[in-house]
Amino acid sequence: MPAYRSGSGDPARTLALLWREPGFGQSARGPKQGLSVDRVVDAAITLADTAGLDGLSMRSVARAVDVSTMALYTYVPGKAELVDLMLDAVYLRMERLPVDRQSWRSRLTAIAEQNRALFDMHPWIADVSTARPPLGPGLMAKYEYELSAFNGLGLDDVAIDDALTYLLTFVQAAARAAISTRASQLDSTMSDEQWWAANAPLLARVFDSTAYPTAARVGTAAGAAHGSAYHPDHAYQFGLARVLDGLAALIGGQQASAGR
Amino acid sequence: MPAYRSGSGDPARTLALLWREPGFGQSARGPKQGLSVDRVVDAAITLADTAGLDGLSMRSVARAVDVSTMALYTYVPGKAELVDLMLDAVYLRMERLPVDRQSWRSRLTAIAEQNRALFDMHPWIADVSTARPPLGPGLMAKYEYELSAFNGLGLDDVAIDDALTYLLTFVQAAARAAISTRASQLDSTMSDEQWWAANAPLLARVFDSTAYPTAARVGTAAGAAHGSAYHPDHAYQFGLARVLDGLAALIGGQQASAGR
DNA sequence: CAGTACTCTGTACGTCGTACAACGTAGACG
DNA sequence: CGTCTACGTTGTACGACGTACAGAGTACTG
Repeated sequence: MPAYRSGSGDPARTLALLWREPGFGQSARGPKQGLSVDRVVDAAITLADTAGLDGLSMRSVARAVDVSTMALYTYVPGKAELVDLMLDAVYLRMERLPVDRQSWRSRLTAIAEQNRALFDMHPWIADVSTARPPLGPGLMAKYEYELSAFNGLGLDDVAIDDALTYLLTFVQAAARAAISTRASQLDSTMSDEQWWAANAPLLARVFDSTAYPTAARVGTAAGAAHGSAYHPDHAYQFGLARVLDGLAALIGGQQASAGR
Repeated sequence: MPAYRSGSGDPARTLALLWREPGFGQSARGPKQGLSVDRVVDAAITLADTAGLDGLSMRSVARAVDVSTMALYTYVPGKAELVDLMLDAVYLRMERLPVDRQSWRSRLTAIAEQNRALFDMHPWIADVSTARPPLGPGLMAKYEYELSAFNGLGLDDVAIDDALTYLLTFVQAAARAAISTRASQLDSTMSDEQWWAANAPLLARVFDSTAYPTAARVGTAAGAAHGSAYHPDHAYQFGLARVLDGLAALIGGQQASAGR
């Protein structure tokens, strides 16, 4: 199915599931259900945390909760909706510390950090597109909380939404880069350093450094600075500083910090 | 295979392919090859442009170039390496207009626009992680060109690389959002507006707007501002302005533009 | 006590990437 | 000139995936 997109199922059914409305899995007639939506979703989250969304199969979820594969389809309409439920569930469980009293920079930094931690715990989230987000209690709580970090900055509501989207988009992009760096290491038995080391001599044979002088110079400098490999942590720190400086210009008043 | 990552094959073989080094598909003995790597790569790009990387199968490529599926494996070690070749090929074909003389803001805006156009023509690129990029002539030319936009800004080489990575990461993230928005529309027979319209009354039943006052207010305002739907163009414009303002703080001297 | 609405199961279909063995071809060598 | 051999190409096969469908069993409703 890949290209995981939330919000692809029937809205009514999906919303009812997200808010755990009764009325779909609890008729009087027939045998009682042996499981619950929550059990299924929890098992799926655990599996996805280690195997990713592609490694997560309906068969593996069924095995984890000890039913036949097709029994899952009485709890959840399909894999797409299951992913919606997983996403809203982890949103709901996010830590939401009070963010008042600090500077807006530290408030937004905290929001970014919390989201970064979420991607760290649940890397599969980075693969879910939320063009149509799961409109469940988790997303609502998360949205409400994160918006509150923008209080008192003199931004209008539309700008607040834009700014939050911008911040979260950055964190997701940084997380994706970090995750795929990690994934490359894991399934190639070659570290990034080894990979670059393996490529360097071969590349030297075909690569004419007079044809690409800037690339050769900058690439070498960047490679030396963080050990011949893309460094996700550094990219996140650099990027977050830029994001905050960019928002500072929007917010006004505050001075942008230079530095790296 | 999903979770497309470049640079996952044998470095020597992949590099030889990227630079089209002779020595792999041209021994004297036996029948001549009926195709070329380029023909295969071109066919694959054409298919991926309309069907995406998941819709691109070795079988469909083979059909397009009129050979059996397995014949492809004499040109290319597997799908992963094929994607590497596709990526480097489209990089190589990018337009590279001279960027001198203008302000750095318009130079970086041009880089961003060119990459945005690339994602628009080849949406599948947004699905490829480049933690280990295809070290071919296309990437080299692109990197060389894009670095040149940072000339004369007083940044050191490491900062230039960081800044470019930051800019490109933003464009990719914005492109992903735009692409998945488009994809949602395409395969659900429901426009974003219709989707939100379908959800709104149902959501009203379960959603307690006193529990999430800020979310209700801001969500309503944002929805009204761009028609109840996520608006990728607006997010890109807003984000790019922020990215440039953020880099302005790093570069110094120039004044950041406020405004939306 | 029959009827019925439900849960759960196993089988089956069409998709994918690619391993493998068989077949045919054309240059290299005696 | 004939034979050998390396290689291109082909078809078949395997195990994965999501899920449609038919059947079996269960427990409440009338």
